[in-house]
Amino acid sequence: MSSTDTPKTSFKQRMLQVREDAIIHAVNRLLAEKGFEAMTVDEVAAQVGIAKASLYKHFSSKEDLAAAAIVRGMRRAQNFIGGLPSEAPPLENLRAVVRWLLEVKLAGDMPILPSQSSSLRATLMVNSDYMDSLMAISDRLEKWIEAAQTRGELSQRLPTIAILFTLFACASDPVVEFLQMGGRFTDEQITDIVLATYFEGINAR
Amino acid sequence: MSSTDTPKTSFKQRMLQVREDAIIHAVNRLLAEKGFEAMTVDEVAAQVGIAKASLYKHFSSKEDLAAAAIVRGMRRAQNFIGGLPSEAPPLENLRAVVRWLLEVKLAGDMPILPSQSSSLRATLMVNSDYMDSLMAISDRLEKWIEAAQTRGELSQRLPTIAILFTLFACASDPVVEFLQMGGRFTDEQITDIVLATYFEGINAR
DNA sequence: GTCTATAATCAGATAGAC
DNA sequence: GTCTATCTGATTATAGAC
Repeated sequence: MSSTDTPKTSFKQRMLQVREDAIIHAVNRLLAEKGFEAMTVDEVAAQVGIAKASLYKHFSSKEDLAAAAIVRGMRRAQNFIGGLPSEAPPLENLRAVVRWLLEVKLAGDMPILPSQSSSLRATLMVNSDYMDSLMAISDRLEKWIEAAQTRGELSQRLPTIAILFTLFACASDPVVEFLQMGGRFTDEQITDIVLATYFEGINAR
Repeated sequence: MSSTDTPKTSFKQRMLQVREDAIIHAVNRLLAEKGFEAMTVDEVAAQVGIAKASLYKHFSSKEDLAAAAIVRGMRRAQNFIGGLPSEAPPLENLRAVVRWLLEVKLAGDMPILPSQSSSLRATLMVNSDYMDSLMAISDRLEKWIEAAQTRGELSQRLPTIAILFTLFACASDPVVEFLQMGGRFTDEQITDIVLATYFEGINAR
């Protein structure tokens, strides 16, 4: 009995998971492309190829929909950061994180963060998955920043928190889109340029 | 006749101008606070203290409303830049521009630029007042950037256009809001921190 | 769980009296 | 030009059959 039942429900759950993955993927692309306000639930449904009402069986609101995509993004960031060698120089790891963020962004996979007052912001603030990921990432990066400052590799005149925010801000840096729009630079060049402005600044050295 | 008529129409026009200034001021604050999509025409009307229908006698659409505020901002920037001493070192003038932008932003007077696909973007692109200001500002800044690069004060490894975009991007830099939100820094400290990250970078020197 | 059809709401824009 | 009242369309969300 259970030998036949268990695979059956497992299969169903797998299909459900696949469907939800497809939804989140579509949401992620739309968030990256036009942001939360401009994205409509109709678009999401159309892109996934299901009816809008079906979406609401999986997620109870537009905010939940977006939150799911953003939480997935945070988890990925957490995984990437967790996979970095803790014995490596902290500055190197920090550069790797920014490089990774820029690559995700250049690939059009970076969901827009709610920089201003938005219903999404409120939803995220009470989402413990989101907040946990955010805290975990912040802690890890902050330790590396402090270590790099102690070693004299990062500026000791800048507050640690300001450097942390600067790294986070790269997720929504409009310079990337600007440079991409012109079409005069490859993705690798854009990555190098933005990395250089963050770490070395625009002044000559 | 004309001696009594002229002041009369002039007075009316002045009142009209004052009213439109009040509208644009309200729009500017709302754009700075919540951005174009989140701002509603009802809010603007309420804040100015007139009926929504009256707004539409002055501006024919929400986009026009926002464009007027943004164009005023561009004009102000143009005036500020035009008032800088052309004999001063170019790097000094560029720093003054960024400092001014940050001060406007910290005062809550920086209307959010349409970084992503938006109906406002399209409106601005065909608004010759906006485009003219943008071109004038870009030209001026670009010349200073090139001059500073030639003098070896700004990095010669970075494309001029990338530096220009970086300066523009400070208008929508979320780090400013983040640092402001925490309440641990004064406006002057925030200005200094952000200026330092832009020009000197986060690396130690 | 998925669909079609529809409710409910909200925001941009307008009509028409004054 | 300003107002009140209204229209129109878009968008989030749900009802109910299958």
